[in-house]
Amino acid sequence: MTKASASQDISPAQCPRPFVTVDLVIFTLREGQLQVLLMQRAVPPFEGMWALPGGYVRPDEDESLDGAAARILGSKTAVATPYIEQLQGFGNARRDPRGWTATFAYFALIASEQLALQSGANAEDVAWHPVETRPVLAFDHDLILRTGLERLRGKVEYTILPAHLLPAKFTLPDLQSVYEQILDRRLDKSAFRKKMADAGLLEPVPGEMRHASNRPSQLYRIRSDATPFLGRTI
Amino acid sequence: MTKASASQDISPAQCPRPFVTVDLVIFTLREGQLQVLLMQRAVPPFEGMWALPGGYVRPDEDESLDGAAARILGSKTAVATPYIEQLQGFGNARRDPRGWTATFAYFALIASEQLALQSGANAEDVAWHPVETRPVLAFDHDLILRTGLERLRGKVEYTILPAHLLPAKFTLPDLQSVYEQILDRRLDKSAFRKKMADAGLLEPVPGEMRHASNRPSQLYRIRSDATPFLGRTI
DNA sequence: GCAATAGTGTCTTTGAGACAGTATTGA
DNA sequence: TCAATACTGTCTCAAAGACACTATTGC
Repeated sequence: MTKASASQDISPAQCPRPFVTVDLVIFTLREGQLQVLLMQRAVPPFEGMWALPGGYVRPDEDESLDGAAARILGSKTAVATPYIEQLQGFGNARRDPRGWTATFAYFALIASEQLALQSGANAEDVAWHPVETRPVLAFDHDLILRTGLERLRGKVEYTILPAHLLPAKFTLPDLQSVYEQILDRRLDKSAFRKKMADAGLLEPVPGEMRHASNRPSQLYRIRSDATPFLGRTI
Repeated sequence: MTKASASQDISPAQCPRPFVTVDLVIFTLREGQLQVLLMQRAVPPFEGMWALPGGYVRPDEDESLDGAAARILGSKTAVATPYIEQLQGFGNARRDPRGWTATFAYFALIASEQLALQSGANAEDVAWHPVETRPVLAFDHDLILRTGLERLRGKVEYTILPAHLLPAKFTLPDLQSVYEQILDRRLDKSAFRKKMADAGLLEPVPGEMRHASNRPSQLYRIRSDATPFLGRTI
């Protein structure tokens, strides 16, 4: 029985390696619109164009891919606890003119109250752009952004992902409005509330209400033990 | 306005790069069981242990990540047109004792009739193992396999993924049986057939029936223009 | 005819949406 | 009292499951 030379065991040192990056699609809700965080590139290639925030994976510094994503998120925004998940990998010989690159794209949602961008030398090059009126993006970042949008819209139907676009405490009418913005259609109030109640992923904050010049509304928060899934997957 | 030194533009050449691999979780259905393709490692680390098929991404040879996955799939099996999709990335400093590695895991389904493994010097080191009785795996491959299983089970409910575990032509009772094996529960025949009919992703093969010592059953195939999704996502 | 499996029809249950109703606040 | 918004109850409709029924073959 010959066990020699499985192809995965060519000596790694001989093998040219692709560049490995992490890119982030960070969504928020501002001014009633879904917006995405973009950076203006300072150097070639694509100098002056807008791109998703990202950076090289640094083996000497990053403990894991998730760690690299958290480092990059923290360097652009001052957000402590966003919702973040891996989106998809993109890698080929053409996406970066400097050579073969592979990127792990991540998908993050942050609340508009947490919007403070990281102060620093380059803060002015970081900006929120409405998704609908976004500029042309560098590299294949428009593809990555569209993939993130699909993930967001696809998951809205059966998760409470949109709750992460709101402050920690929010009302059900707030939340319904977020769903309506992302799905771009009106939802029935009664059905929406029944669905949320059945899912059991939210809990009322005892005694806390939001007051306006009308009937006050109950504040809710995401249950700490909640998985983000609705419906039969519970 | 200072646009210098965006962190993603540290000169790539200065940056140590992780190893980049592609690993495959390849499922099939044999002997009424869900099975996964494994290879026995010929060299350290984890010499002699079983692992998922995989290999380094080769910038000089692979056009893209998908291309690398297809190359590796083709080198282990003689399968022409499997179902394959990207599963998830895994990367950290600890998963391979040789250093920081990142892998793009892929998920493939092939029909048992296409099972011919690639003949070659190492063919005897490639083998199908029932998922339930699999050996302990090298690296973090058990985590990757479990992630693949979750993807399979999670997608069964609303896709025709299981059809890719069958030959090109199959009967509805065949297909229902696959669903039942993966979900590990009985399904109602009437409801199952209605759901498949409504989805419109299958088409009968005109005039072709499977004969046995009972009423013959209609053969179906996946519609060539079909996306694999059922239900409201259509 | 009989066993065996393919395929269909019908009833019931469940959940979502439509929509109208009631409740509670500030002004 | 009124405007405004929060919240609830009820009706309808459609999809899904339970289950019994019919259909077609080999023997």
